[in-house]
Amino acid sequence: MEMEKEGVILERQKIDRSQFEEAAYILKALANETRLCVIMQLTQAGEKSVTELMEQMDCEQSLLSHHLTDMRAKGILRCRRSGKNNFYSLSDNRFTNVLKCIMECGD
Amino acid sequence: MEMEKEGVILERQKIDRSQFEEAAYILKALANETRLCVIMQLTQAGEKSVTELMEQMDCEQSLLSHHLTDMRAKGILRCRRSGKNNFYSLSDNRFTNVLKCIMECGD
DNA sequence: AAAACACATGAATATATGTTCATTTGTTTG
DNA sequence: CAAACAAATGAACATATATTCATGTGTTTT
Repeated sequence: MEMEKEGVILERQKIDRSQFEEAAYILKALANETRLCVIMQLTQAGEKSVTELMEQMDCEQSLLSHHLTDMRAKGILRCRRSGKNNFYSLSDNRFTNVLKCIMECGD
Repeated sequence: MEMEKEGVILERQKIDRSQFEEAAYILKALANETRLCVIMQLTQAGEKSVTELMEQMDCEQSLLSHHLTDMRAKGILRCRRSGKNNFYSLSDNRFTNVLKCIMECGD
């Protein structure tokens, strides 16, 4: 919003919405049942293969895989190959901290 | 996944993904730059009219209004009418707790 | 009462996200 | 090396979310 006052244009100080981009990005990355379920499992187990994750979730292989790939790309998860299996684990960064907070805050 | 063992069908215990519905719902409700900006402003100011919110945001009136209406419907915000103005404030519930946690957890 | 103000609403559109299905890649095992 | 296993990928589709534009509603001001 601009205001003119005595010939001088005063630009009222505005909050830059982009300062919330990071926060929104993190929140979006977590805001999904399947992804939360994965995170929960990995929090408990430390590391799990895709098959192991699937066994506890009732989620199609392909769908789970897409989510895992995305989460890995976003730095939420790490992946380690061992034989036929890919073992996923949480990469200890902002994402897991945030989630822990959310769980604790509860209610 | 089902396994048969000695004629008895063992249903491996699965995590009910729907237990994460609530958490995902809350996260989604917060996961947006505009909404985070509103929440931030209301956290600081306590209460603001739509115009006041807009003055600090560079956001179209209609868009902001849609978000405010949604957030109100989801119980994130309260609204109080006074004359020509609608004053919004945070309704002190799960949403604000979660957000506070996220902000504190930071990094 | 007309005009101005503050905001909400609805329809249309744009964009992002989630989901499925079929197929492919890499690895191990017989 | 063929078959089986574990998982990834890509295209197509479905659904949800965000955004814009035009208009409507209630309130105040003149």
